[in-house]
Amino acid sequence: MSIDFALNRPANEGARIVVAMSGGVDSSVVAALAARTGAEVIGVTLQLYDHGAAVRRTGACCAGQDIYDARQVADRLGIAHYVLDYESRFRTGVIDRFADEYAAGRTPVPCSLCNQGVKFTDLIAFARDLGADCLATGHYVRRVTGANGVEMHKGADPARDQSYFLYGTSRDQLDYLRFPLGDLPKSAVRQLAGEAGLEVAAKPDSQDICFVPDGDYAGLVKRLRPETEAPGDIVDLSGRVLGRHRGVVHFTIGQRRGIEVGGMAEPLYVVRIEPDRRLLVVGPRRALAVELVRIADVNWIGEAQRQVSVKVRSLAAPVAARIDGDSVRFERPEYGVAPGQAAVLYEGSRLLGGGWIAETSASLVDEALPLAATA
RNA sequence: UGGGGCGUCGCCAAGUGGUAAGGCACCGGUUUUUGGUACCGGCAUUCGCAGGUUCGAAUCCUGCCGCCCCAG
Repeated sequence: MSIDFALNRPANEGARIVVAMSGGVDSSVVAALAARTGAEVIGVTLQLYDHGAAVRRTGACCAGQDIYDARQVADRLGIAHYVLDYESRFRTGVIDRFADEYAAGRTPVPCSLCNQGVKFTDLIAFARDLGADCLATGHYVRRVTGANGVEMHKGADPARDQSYFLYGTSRDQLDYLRFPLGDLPKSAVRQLAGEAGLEVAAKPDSQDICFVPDGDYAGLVKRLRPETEAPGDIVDLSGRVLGRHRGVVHFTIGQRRGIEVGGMAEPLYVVRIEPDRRLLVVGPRRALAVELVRIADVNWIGEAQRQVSVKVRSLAAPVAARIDGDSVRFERPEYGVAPGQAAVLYEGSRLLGGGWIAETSASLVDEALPLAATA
């Protein structure tokens, strides 16, 4: 199988491809595919965090064992391989901001921060310094050349699409990037890995937050921002105290489990978090309905549009919406929209851009809702 | 210590002689390169305690314990 890397010069005439290698199956296959083109291939692995605790962990990336795995793959393919120490910039650009967001009662998307910053800003700069023609990654998205230039589209495998995490990509970055796996299903990628004899062919997929050792993200946030584990009151929409919580770090808007308030006729969900007062405001599901959100740091990959479809979380179904400046109005109410998450804009399969959700307005679908429902 | 009521899983609660609904909470699983959601599964050999009646009781009777209300 061969993949077109859309190089600007023949591969065998000095073309150079830098591949971002995490040590996982996907980016290893990208490296193998790049090597087949005949171009000079340089693998780069970012060391992003603590290589002590994460060494033996499966499903992580960019530390310890994964760096070793990436090197093994590079050696097998006969390509150059660099490991860059990006720990400090990953810490300030991703981990610290992750903790800060929780401390502010918001729910961050660290993968987006990482892609926008460390991967697509810093790593692209490094690749350009190396004189590479492009930077190839293992993301499941498609880069398509349309009438008005390059476009980013959802990955062909709907279960694998990662476009949600790439909404902040700039046009310039997209020009330089290549996503060789975007047209493939995961099963095909694993098969390619096997055919290429890569040791990582059967390695488990990464999941959860890569820099959180055992899924205990709350533990990490608590170390960085101790105030997030201060207990506080759980109140309903009218302010009545229903119980106590173990710290705002454990909650996100739309969350149901873990509130530990029983005896109600219907389930309670986190409707609002007020970190200053250590308050957790809970209510019935209908209190989560949101029809208008304000987004910040909006990025348009192509031209701005008014009528779009929006995803407010990675796995959400897209919802039709109208864009007006920095406001997004859903055609139908969305439930569990958390500030800090990304609102990602699409036109069909094409990623248009997006922004992070700065604030939300409760829908008025239920007139019985107490006034306290609005922030 | 006159009258009335109540005591069923952590919480709410159905069940008034035929062998313990349901909801919430909790736990587990599924899904998932963010947090969640959703879905699936689990969750009282036992009905405040002790006796009694009955083929059979959480349901009837007696006593005790606890709580609540109204009177004093």
